[in-house]
Amino acid sequence: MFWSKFFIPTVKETPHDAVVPSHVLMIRAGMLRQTVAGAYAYLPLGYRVLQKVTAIIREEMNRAGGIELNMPAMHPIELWEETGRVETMGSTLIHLPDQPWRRGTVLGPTHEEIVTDIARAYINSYKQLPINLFQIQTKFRDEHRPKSGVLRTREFLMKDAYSFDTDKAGLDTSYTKMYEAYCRIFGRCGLPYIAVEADSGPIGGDASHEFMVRTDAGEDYLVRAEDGSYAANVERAEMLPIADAGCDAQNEISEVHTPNVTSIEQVSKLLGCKPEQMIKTIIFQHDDGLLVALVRGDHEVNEAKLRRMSQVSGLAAATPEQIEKLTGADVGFAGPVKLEARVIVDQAVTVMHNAITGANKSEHHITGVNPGRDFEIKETGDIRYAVEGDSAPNGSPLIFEKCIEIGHVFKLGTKYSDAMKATFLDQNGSAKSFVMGCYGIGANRIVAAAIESSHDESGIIWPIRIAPFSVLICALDHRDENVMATATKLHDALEASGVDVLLDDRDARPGHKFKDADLIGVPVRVTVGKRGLGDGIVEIKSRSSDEVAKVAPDAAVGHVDRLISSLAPSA
RNA sequence: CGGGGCGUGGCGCAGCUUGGUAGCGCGCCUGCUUUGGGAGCAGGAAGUCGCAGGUUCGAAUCCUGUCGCCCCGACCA
Repeated sequence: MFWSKFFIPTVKETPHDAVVPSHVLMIRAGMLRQTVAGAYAYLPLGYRVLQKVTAIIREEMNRAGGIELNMPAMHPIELWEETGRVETMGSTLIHLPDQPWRRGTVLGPTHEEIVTDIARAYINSYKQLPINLFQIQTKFRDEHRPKSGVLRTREFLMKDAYSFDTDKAGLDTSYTKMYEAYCRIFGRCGLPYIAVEADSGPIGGDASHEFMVRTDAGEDYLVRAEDGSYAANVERAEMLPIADAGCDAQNEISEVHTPNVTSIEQVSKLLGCKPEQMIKTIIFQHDDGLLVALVRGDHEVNEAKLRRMSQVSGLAAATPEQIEKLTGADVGFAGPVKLEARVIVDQAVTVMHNAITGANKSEHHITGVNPGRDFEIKETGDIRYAVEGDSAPNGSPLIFEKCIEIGHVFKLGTKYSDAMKATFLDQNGSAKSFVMGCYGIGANRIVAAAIESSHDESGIIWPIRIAPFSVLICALDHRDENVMATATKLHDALEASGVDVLLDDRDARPGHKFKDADLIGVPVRVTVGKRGLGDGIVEIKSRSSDEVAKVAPDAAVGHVDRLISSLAPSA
């Protein structure tokens, strides 16, 4: 490809509304243009990268036994009503206004319903199982706040795969296959990914892993042990129970007047204590009543953990009215002492002594509260988020890192097949629900994550397997016949050998070409100039290193091939 | 949805306080010179100042409303 015949609108200035590096660089490199909030046009250079990514995904999915199909973005709402997800997806689901030709159409944010509908129509026998159907298709989700360029959008390209098995053992096999395929995909894309245990959330199922890439632009936190023994999403992370430090003497309970202070910070300031000396009393409602959770003042309740432990459904924050009715006090003065309710006590609270908590009386707190003495500990466990200072289950300190989720694998079980009555006949002729798994990869996020984890102040440094071009030839002297002939010959030879090569043949000064070369981040750069040719050489360097190899033009193709091989991960 | 910020040629911005000819840099077009890290000079094209009302002799500027975009938070299979 010749630069002058291609379309790469690079810009020198940083766009005013781009903040994170991947967003800034994609715009500056002429890869991307925002059309509306949460939706982007991929310009030719950006689209080449996206295509490289989807090609790798497709190859590995095929290798893992996946079968590709394509499902529509427009879904009849009836299918979503069957699984009850019109409610659970809430405002994320984009509803089209009623049309003359149809009422109730939604844009697909994911395709469990559609693929399950296909399966129940055509897969009737255990003999047709297992099967794994996948697609690479545009998804629509009404994110309330799209942000960080391509990292969080309302329209995005996703690879989604769905496995159908006869039983759990089969699902385990399908899941493992996908997990391994994901490792190969992200490895080939050159991403420093980490696979962590994830919370499967309301979608259900008993196992789930997320694939994360560390970046400050990310929205998730991953937690890992310093010694590398453990990694998990902060939603899920388990930690070493906190040891009982003991105390010299248990104080008596005493009531203190605390007018107009309801938050942990205010109370600790007023009473001159630290948040970790307080017990936070959080009240929830669920389908069958109320639930009280106790955590240390400096900790936060993890609702997912609480949900698992309490086994309730429909967990949500209680209303002020419910709280006032239960405690007999204004919101902000709840405490566990003499509270008539189901109380779940976080492990860290069980080892507290002489704590401070709400008095269940407006404008009052009590001090000298000792768990076990002043209130009964009936149910206890881990119901909080890990924080700095916690240790992994084996005692190694936990490290917190911001990251972005690029892939997620779920064991769904029969959640969708049950809801949609998607069954097959087993060997005994009885109808059984499909045992399903689902597996997603955000293609756009791979592109952004690659940039986030590989760039410098001059621009992008592409991993070679997803680079828009593998080689960029900078022909410095546009009007010099020898330079252009040498550069073109090299270009043609590389192209003939299957290398993606771009020749910068523009009528521009060398500095301009070098700046653009660094910006668009092509991994291998070949410089052909009058000066070098005068010495009988062209220069070859990789984007990631300052080392320049000077080789004879005839030897350039071989040298470039070797450099490309050395840059490619072996996966 | 709460809080904050911003809408002025393709891009980045100034002008607004104190109403009076719409400006700068980049990019673009033409010509000449230049050519190893975003060239110089000269000439030129391109803007309903987000939109709608209002105040005024007169509005980019003041007032009201509205739309859009970004950031923080809440939310996020």
